[in-house]
Amino acid sequence: MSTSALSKQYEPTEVEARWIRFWIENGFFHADENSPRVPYSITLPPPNVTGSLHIGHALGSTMQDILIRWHRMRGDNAMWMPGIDHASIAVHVLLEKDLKRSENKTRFELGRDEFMRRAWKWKERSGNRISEQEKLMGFSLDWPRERFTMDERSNRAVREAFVRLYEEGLIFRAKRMINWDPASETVVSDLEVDTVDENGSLWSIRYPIVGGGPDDAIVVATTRPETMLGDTAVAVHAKDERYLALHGKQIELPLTGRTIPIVPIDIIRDGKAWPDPAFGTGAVKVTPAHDPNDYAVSQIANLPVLEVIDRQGKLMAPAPAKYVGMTVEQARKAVVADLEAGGFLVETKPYKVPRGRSQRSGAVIEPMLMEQWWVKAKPLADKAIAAVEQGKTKFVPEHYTKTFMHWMTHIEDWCISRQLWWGHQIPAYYCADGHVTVAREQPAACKQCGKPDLRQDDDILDTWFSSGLWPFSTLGWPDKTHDLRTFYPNSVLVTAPDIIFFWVARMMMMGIHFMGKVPFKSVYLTSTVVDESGAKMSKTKGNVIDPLDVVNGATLDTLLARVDQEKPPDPDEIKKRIKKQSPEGMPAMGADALRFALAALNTGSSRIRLSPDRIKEYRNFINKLWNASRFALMNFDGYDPARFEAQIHGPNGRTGLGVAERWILSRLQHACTAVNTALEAFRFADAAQAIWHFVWNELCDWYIELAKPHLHQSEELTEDPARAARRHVVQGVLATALETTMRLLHPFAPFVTEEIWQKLPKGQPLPESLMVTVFPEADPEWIDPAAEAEIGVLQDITSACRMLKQTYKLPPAQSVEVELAVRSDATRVSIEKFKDLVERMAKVKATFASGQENTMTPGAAKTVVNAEVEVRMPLGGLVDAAAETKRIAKDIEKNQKDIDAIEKKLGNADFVDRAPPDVIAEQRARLADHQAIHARLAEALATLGAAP
RNA sequence: GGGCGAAUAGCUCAGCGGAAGAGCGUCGCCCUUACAAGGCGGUGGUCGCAGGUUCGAACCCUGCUUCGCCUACCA
Repeated sequence: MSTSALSKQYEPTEVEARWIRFWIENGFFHADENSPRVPYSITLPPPNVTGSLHIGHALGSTMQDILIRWHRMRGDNAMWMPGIDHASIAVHVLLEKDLKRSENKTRFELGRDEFMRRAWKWKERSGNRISEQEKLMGFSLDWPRERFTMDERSNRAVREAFVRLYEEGLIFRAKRMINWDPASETVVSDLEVDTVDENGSLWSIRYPIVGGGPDDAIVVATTRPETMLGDTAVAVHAKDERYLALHGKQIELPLTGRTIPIVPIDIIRDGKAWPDPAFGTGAVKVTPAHDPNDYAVSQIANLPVLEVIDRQGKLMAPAPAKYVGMTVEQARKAVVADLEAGGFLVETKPYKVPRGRSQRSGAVIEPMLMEQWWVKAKPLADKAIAAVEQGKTKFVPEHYTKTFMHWMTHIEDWCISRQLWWGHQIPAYYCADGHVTVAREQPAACKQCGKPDLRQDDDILDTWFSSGLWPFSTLGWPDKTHDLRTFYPNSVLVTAPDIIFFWVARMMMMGIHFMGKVPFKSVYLTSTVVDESGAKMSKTKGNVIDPLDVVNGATLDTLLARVDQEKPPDPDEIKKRIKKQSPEGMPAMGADALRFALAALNTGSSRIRLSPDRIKEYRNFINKLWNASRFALMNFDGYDPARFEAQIHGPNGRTGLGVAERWILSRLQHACTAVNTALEAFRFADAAQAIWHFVWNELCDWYIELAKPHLHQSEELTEDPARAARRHVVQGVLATALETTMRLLHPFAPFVTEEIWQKLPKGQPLPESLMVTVFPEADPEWIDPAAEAEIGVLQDITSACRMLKQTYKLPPAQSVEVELAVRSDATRVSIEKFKDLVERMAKVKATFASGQENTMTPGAAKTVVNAEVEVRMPLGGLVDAAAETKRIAKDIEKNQKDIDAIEKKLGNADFVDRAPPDVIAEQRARLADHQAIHARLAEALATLGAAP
């Protein structure tokens, strides 16, 4: 391909599509389970089948791909398992809403078989979407291994796990207090309930005492008056003196005609006495069937349980007929009105009510008493706790260990049955007599009574049950497969902290239980991506950044149209912000730009503030890299990689290099070290920054500029064999530096690096893709402190010259004479070697002046570079003596401040006595250096007086 | 209510015991044949507040303030 075809700006769209196809077709993402190489495995947290790739996925998956690609290039047998989760309740909410809208039917009216048929159809349609999006991001997932949590193999694993846990007594059926979602008509786990404070009321109600006078009553306070229809007692604290006389008395429960007892209770809940005599009147109504706390009390005090709310969240008998069929809200109003009419209502005051809402459906959760399937959590949790304590699994950032441990030590039994259809049906079978047989396959007869015609339990399992098995069910469990032997445990799990309990904890418990080993050695918890003002991204707020928009671009119209689709509360405000933020829409910045941005911004703090402008910064970096490569490719004519490599690896390889070449190769080693050590510690931002700094501030800003004079073709050059040889060496170093950079950057920005790498001239035969080359490691042989020191001085002198030129507003293109006043001959010899480079970089003509005394004619601007070197720019009458004095005086002042601080330190006897010797020596050296600079500055200031 | 985390340049964040840093922004100058998605130079900070430990504190300890994120059945 002709290099002239390279465009001035990098165009990601075409390039990315080409390479993703190439990688997949060549099977580079696929790992061999029989490979003898060291395994490195990650299981992708399977995204919900309902979802599409959002920025949180992009973040987590990019970090995983960086790790996977890095390890693959390091020679490990890297396997990244893709998959999709069936997301039981999320699918229900979505499909049922759709059903309601299009056919005005509930799922019950549609029937289970038809509902499932539609769910599968829908899964087939949308299940591929997210995989396609993952491919666009360049994620090197092992596609032939892709799995679905409801596929046949996963089904088998789920049944196997259920049966084993049941046989071990770790799964059981029991009637307990559960969270009922009346909208989806299913139980949900504690974790699926969001408790929010909502505006409500606190009602005080008089319960008249049986056999008492008209004024004999006990007053209770409640936020849920409708539940009084199911009250079976009033509780008072046993030691509450106000009520001692009432212990054992009965009250007439208004509206119901029932009488219930006043019971003394004395228990401690959450470290506090219950009932709390200080709260309200100190008397509490007890509704065991519809309040978890009251249920617990009823068990202790042996109170009857009266269920008055049904599965639809409506009142039912034995509530009085008047209220039967009302929703909870309707009943609340009716009960309050009736209490008031009957003279039972004492007070109504506004109150913040903590109200549980279903995370998925948004419905108010009704605590109910029901028979459900449970996992006995404690024995499983104890083993997980022990494993973490023994360091078998480590959390990064480390403080999440506490979060995990806290939850695990307070864990409650896990309700796993759901009254939904989309999911794994529970492998429990009932005979006509109601005996349970739990089995892997449909049994022919009841285990207990031998009766045939068993009916399978209607319920399905919590989605997270199959997710808990995922790290090994994807590898073929319960079979003893090569996959399992090679890739279990996973090397690391990368996921969001909000599913530590939902998922991480359950995988830990299940993995240890069934596999005898933790499922992963590390857990890396990702940050939350928020918008530029720190707000969570949400569709209703209209502040989401869609990764696909970043990759492919989106017109302003598309972005605005999407706002209307979401029907947020304030669409105009959102549109205004979008117009302001992206007046031209979102440019196509490519997957590399997004990936590199996410890595660079991922400093490990709990939030990442992301905006299109931030991503642009990294798009610019990719473009910078592209152009540096473009420049190099325009100058590789006549370059012979084999010849260069033979030379560089020969006995005198290094002597043929100039100081700039030695310097850039040395800096490259540092960059390699920085990237590798950063990635070892999951410090993605440090790794990205190290590459950015090397590419932009060292390779582009200095090396390429220093190399230019040697690369530019000229007649003179072709005729001079020495200069031609030199050009060849410079070409070789530039090619080497770029080639290494591509390998170093590849895990972060796979597309642009592959595109450039394929075009670079390379020596020995290499693999057909960059992604299967070897990741760079620093070679200490090429670390060159002398070259680094020399180029450091070159940079300082260049900057000093540029600064003086700009201060005196000299046109950058105009060459200006400068004098370099140098202290020692040794320094002079060293600078002479690169004087011509300084002249070119700063556009100056440099001569040496004797440093010992000021031999230069007055009327020069001056600046002190270091203790050894001073730059003087003779400007005659142009020099502004006053400004010059001011500038130098400022330098002196700053320098003096440091001197004072160091002298104070060294003058402190305690410091000299107690500080370590190397620290003292360091301070003494600093002081000497500063004093030398001070002398030069003072000298410069003194000579200014001589200016005209 | 309990737990965890964070407060450093205008913004976003590194630094976590011995010289206050980066990127972006801002202000100048430059279309210098890789890149204006660029180059060069400058400006900018009592490191949230108050104590303590130490020869020495942005960094360790204590308290306070303000913001995040989890978590919780206070009638």
